[in-house]
Amino acid sequence: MLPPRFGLIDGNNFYVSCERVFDPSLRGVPTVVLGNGDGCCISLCPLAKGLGLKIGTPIFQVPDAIRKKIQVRSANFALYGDLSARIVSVLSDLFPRVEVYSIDENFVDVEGLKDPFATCLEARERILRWVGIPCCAGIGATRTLAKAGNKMAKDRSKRAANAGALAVFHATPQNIDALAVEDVWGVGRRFTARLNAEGVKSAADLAALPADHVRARYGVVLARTQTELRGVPCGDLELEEPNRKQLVISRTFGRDVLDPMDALTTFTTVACEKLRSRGLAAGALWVWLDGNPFKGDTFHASRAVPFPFPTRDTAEVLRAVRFLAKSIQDQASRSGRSVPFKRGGVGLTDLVRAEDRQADLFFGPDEKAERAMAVLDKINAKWGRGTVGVGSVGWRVGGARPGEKRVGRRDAQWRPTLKALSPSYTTKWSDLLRVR
DNA sequence: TCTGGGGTCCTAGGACCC
DNA sequence: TCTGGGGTCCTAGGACCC
Repeated sequence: MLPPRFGLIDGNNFYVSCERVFDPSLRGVPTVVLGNGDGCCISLCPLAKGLGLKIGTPIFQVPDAIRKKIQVRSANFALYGDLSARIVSVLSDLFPRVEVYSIDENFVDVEGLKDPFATCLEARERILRWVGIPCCAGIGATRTLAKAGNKMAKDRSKRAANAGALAVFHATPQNIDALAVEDVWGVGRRFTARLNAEGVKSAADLAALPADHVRARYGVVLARTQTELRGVPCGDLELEEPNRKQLVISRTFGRDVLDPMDALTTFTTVACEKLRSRGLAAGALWVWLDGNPFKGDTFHASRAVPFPFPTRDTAEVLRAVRFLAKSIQDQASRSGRSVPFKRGGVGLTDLVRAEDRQADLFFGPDEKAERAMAVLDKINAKWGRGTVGVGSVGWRVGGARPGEKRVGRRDAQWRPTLKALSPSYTTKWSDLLRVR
């Protein structure tokens, strides 16, 4: 049997589990977490899934009878991010190398551990005790097998009473026939349909297909997945955070919006803050606006423009955004459009590390703007996002908390209100729990 | 008359991930 | 009334160059 080299440890129903850490009244009750503007379910506990709810279900489509049985929370990413970091710190004590794969998943290096299985069980115990999040783990000779093992552990422990002991699974090329092919990492909806059509139902079926057939019919990406299912690694842990190539902020508006400029300038402000906090500068920009496809309005228009020199100056990007947005609105009205927009976004692309920018005779960084942005970031870091801004853009990009004062020049009708946002228990002094 | 072939860059679209 | 958001990689085809 192939010795395991990789482990994958992830939090069960992560967002819901995070909400339950600080709100015990949710335990044992069907709970869902909603995405932007309290629109769709983005995390559900098994009890909620048992009521027929799925990830992506719009909450307004849920019948009242079921609505009454469930508890609902607005997504609170500050809380989830903080608990996620605590999990990483627990794992770093137990494993020589940890790859932070997503907010709720971490790959670990188990090669050379005396008993990888036992170490994963120990990790699960510690995370449950110290952070409060229940986890499952898979181990395997490749990252794809570790992922498969994780999924199988989850399925298995769901059905069992002694969930703890079953929460770790060692996947090998020989024991993955119980895993449906659509649950393999790298097999999405489209590939599932095509694979099923040729009789491939399980992970083991996929591993057994002729390799050149997979390569020719499905491409190199799935061919690598297949190789990994057979126990041959095609990649190692990625410990370095890769440099992002683009940074996108987009939202479905809380309601239909005729003038999207306020939304777009807010997205721009947030995007530029993120850009600077990561030490990056943008070589180009794109802006887009969509109609409401749920009302049969398929309007979509986008515009892009390069910067003469990679920038991280909010004011410069704002000027470009306004110009592009205006151009899209002109196009919309020229085509006789009087319908509102429902979605929009701002993307910063061709990102480079700010210190790698090469000034030449004609173009270089605007030193004055760079200093101004540095001061602005410092003030906002100390007093909170939106304390100072360029022009009168001062919105948080997320939704408003109930009763929160709205400031700003325009009516920010695009911004949805969050009705069920939990406190930021671990990242805001004012939201700390009190023990009497 | 003879209508090549390989390289690069860009873009759009498709597939996937959480 | 209310319909998630932020990413990556690969491929095919066109333009252009020598």
